[in-house]
Amino acid sequence: MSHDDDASPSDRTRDALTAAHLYYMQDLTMDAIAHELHTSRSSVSRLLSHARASGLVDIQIRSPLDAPSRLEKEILDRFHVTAHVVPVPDNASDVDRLERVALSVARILGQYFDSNMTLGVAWGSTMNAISRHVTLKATHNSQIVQLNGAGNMRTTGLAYASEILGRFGTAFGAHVQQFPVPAFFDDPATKQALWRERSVSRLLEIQGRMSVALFGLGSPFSEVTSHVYAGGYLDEADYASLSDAGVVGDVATVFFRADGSTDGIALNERSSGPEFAVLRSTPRRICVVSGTAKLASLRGALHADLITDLFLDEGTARALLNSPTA
Amino acid sequence: MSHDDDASPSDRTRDALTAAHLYYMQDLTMDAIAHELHTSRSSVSRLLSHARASGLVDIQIRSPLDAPSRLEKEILDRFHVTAHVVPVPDNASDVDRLERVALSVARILGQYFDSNMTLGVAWGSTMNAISRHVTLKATHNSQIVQLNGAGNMRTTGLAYASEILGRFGTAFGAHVQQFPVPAFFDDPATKQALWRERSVSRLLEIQGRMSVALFGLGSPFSEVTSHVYAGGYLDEADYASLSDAGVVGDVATVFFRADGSTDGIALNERSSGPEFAVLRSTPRRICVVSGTAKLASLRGALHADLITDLFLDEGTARALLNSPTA
DNA sequence: GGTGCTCCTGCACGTATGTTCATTGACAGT
DNA sequence: ACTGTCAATGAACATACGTGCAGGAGCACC
Repeated sequence: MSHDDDASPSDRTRDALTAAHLYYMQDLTMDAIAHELHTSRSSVSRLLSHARASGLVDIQIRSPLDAPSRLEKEILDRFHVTAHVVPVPDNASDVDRLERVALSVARILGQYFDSNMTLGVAWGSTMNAISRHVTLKATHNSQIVQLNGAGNMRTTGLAYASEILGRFGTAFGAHVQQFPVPAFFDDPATKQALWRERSVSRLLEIQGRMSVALFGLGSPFSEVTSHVYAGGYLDEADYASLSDAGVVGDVATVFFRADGSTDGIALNERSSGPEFAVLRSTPRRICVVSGTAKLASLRGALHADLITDLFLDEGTARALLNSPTA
Repeated sequence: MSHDDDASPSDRTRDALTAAHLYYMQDLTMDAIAHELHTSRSSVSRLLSHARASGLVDIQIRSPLDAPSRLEKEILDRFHVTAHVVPVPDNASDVDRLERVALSVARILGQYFDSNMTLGVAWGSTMNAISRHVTLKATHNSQIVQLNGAGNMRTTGLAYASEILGRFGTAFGAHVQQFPVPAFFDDPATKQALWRERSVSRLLEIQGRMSVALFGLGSPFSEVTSHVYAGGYLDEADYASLSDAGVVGDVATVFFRADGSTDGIALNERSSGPEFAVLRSTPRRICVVSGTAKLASLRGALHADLITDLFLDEGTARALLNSPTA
């Protein structure tokens, strides 16, 4: 009747594709599909899972433009940033909150990243969570570039950062550019010397030309210690200097004040993260925030014009709007 | 805890949107969503149905480019047309076949049609089937234009054509341009006179500028009588003249031969359908075929270069390829 | 204040779906 | 040939889901 039974290269994918067609386009039941494909219902269920997981099936949610949530509209009006408010119940724990925001971002990321693009990614608990959920999307000639080093006094950080980068890389079939330097240098001179090395300057150039940047926020002085501060990257003196300088947060280990300024923050001279000028020249800059602990940091980042697309949970969005207009 | 309970304009849509987010982006179970939205699981199920039906949720299937089906690739190579082969079991009935192809087309059509576009549609059993399944997609400043008249000696055909057009119109929120003339005039002079009327010429101009044309195929001499021939549009003499001229099919009641030529086919002088030159100037021309009965017609339409995108069932695709290269 | 209408809700039921598990067949190493 | 490993399969079970139904809220019209 049919003409399969010959094992071609990606036979499974072919089957998954037709199963998806039958299921999502023709509304057949899995049972019926199993019959048409001469296999069992269970296998069809698995085929469809495979189809979804490998990005063959792409489910998008499109607000009918006339109905963005009040929060998103108000954030756009006041901060000139496209917001995506992730619905999370107010009683959710902070980990839940992070996890759910990350999941949403991971699902939507594919809409922003495509072939021939370069994606810059930071690292940290937020990025880690996102990386664990990115859905597959085949791209060509694209690359992932690490925004800032991850080494510290205890470890080179390579494993941690590379794990995150790697997940993005395999999800998009993209080439991964690692950045094997410490997050903070002890001596600014070392950084400058290294920055002149061709291997490093090549990478900095790639950063300068990236199409999309994806990052979370650090907030050194909030109760919830973010990864940077817990991991032994900074010592007491560093903290004191940040506090003295009036720092409220960081993006990719580059610090800023509440008004978005960075001038005279000594630690930035030793940071491996990209200068904000580099970020600002990136067409799309996606920031992911969950939890009100990072509010001050978020306000600063908004003032610094680091963000074009903002993902946050509902509670944080409300909190952001409960403040004198920026 | 939450802040709903106030009935805003499109409150249901808002809810459907968050439900969709929670379901499709965050993989929550409907039960969990019901809890978060303070409603019952059943209602969530209905909300999600609503979300899908109103196009809030958009499910696409994307072949990973390196794996289009053999059939699609071969059709592209031989006929230079983008094919979409709809999987249908070989033992399906002709109505099933039509219904399933139509359903697939209806689901995918939204990817071709957007705001500020004009969609030209023919009528007939294929178009009717498609129209009954088109999924909602909000567009602005777009219109649907009827390609050919539907009147005949028994009825004005207004109801039938208008029903089809109307379904497309409401699905896309587009303005509908009807074409209230007979499918075939008795006297070519009448047609020409009418064509000079401003109301009609305005419509012809719209046809001339359309972005997408959507049509099925007629095949006057196949066993399965298509709507045009069953409905009393043509008399014995007409049939004889078509047969004498070597006609194998029609698009929007304009006839062509196996080699795609139309010169000297008298009936076309009296037809209300668009000249093929008009069609050929349309950037995207989507043809929908189901069932091998229309094969000869399809081959002619391909020769006439009427098609840029072809939707057909698997069996017909195979049959199309079982023939000397074109 | 009925009366009929429509629309919405949640329950309960039957069906469709996801997942575990034991079995199988293919294959590589010895 | 034997055996261990692995991926893939379908049966059986547990869950999640869709839908008919009865009840109730809102509303227009007598």
